[in-house]
Amino acid sequence: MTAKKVLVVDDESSIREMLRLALEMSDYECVEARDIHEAYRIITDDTPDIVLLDWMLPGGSGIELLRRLKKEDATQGLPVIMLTAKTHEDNVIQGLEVGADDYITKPFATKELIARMKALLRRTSKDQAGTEIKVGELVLEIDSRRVLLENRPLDMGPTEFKLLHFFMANPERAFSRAQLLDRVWGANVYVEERTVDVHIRRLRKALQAGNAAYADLIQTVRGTGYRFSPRDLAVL
Amino acid sequence: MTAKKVLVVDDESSIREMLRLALEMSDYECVEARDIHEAYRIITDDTPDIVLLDWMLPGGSGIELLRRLKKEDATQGLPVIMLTAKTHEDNVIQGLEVGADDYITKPFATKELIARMKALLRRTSKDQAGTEIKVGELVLEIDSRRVLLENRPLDMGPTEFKLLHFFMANPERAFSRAQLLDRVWGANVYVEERTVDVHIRRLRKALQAGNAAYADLIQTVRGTGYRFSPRDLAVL
DNA sequence: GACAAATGTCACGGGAATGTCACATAAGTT
DNA sequence: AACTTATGTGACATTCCCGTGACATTTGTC
Repeated sequence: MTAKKVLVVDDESSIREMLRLALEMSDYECVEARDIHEAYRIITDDTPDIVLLDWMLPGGSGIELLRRLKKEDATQGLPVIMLTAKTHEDNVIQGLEVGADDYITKPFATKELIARMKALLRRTSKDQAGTEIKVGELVLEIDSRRVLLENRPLDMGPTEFKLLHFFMANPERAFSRAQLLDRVWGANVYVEERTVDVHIRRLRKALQAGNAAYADLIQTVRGTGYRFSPRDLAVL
Repeated sequence: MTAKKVLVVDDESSIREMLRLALEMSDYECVEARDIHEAYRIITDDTPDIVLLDWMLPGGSGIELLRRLKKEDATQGLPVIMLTAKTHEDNVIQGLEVGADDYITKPFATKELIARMKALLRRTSKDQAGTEIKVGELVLEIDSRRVLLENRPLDMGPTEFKLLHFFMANPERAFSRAQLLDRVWGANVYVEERTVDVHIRRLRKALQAGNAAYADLIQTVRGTGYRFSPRDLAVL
């Protein structure tokens, strides 16, 4: 299991640093953002599992980001914990209304924060389970870790499953081998880029075994990498 | 991916030299300007990706250049980082009002500067990504790295894609072969100028395959180079 | 520990993409 | 019209990139 990725959004570097330490101590992976623009970029690019969001930020407060996240389908389920100054209870209410999953007031014990995070991740990862992603007759069941094509299960390894999962969650977009390694294998893993090719091949093979047309979903983008494109799926 | 081009505007050669070293160490390409006139010429001719602009310059301060850049459409989106002396905080405010994207006070650690640059480039290039560039029925999708003409994908090589991308981002402007090599192929690449012609031809051919009228978008400017001109597209 | 499954790496071959040339054609010049 | 210069175009060698099968190693399972 790859470590959960936590995004910390705060403008004070000292707080970010403290949280990074605490998080890495507890085996979480930590990415940091200074403002909501950077935060949004990281959320769309790095797909963190949870967001710790400071309320008071320069250049657009946390609530703006929260609204935006809850509006968009792709990020709507992303769990968010608000970090708020001691006595702004009205902000807390406002935040929870917009859709924050939990809040904690500064100053806080990191231990408590970690505990709440863990609880929230448990809750939401359960919510996420049971869902499935569909493309035509291709169904990826996340909780059972199975892939069905025309109601028949496909045989593939864990890596191919993760790869397909990632592709189905990010369709119509070309990814470099480096990006795929980063987001499917996880950061800080050093493997040859060409290894991606091999797993692409295995994934294609698995899809082909079910229905040849579906192998074309995984497209090669020469000079760049690969793309998952339901758009030009010829079947129905 | 071609290296990002950074324009350094400073009248002190020692600072320019230091920045050049730091930038090239981090795989950026560096061009230098001594005053705002030279800077402006380089901006229009070489189209850098980002500008590091010193505040105190002989013959017209940085703010003049900044105003001018923000006024003109072609350069309005160009990211600018101000370099300012420590004790002129009022200048900073003024600069941010006029439209600088970030500032850093001298003396600064080059490491920090590079980090801010990187962040800024990410932000601004992100605005470009995610969206698509449209001209009539010609759509260039940056994320998926595809070109659609009347909803049918066009077949072209990576170089033609980059070339078209550059043209669509800089329409109605003639570029010399040297400029195109610089911007599309990247600097420090030694290629015959006439090679551009060949790729222009391949690009035209690809467009023609979709809809003959669109090949005329790429116009020859005799004695100069080429231009992408949506203005006189006869179709609709 | 034995076995099977999964993973990462390599080497090879084929095909696409690229850059360059030679020559054809078009656009200015006198 | 003849000439000069600039651009279009087809062909080709080379390079680069990707698909693929094989294999060693790691991981997981009984």
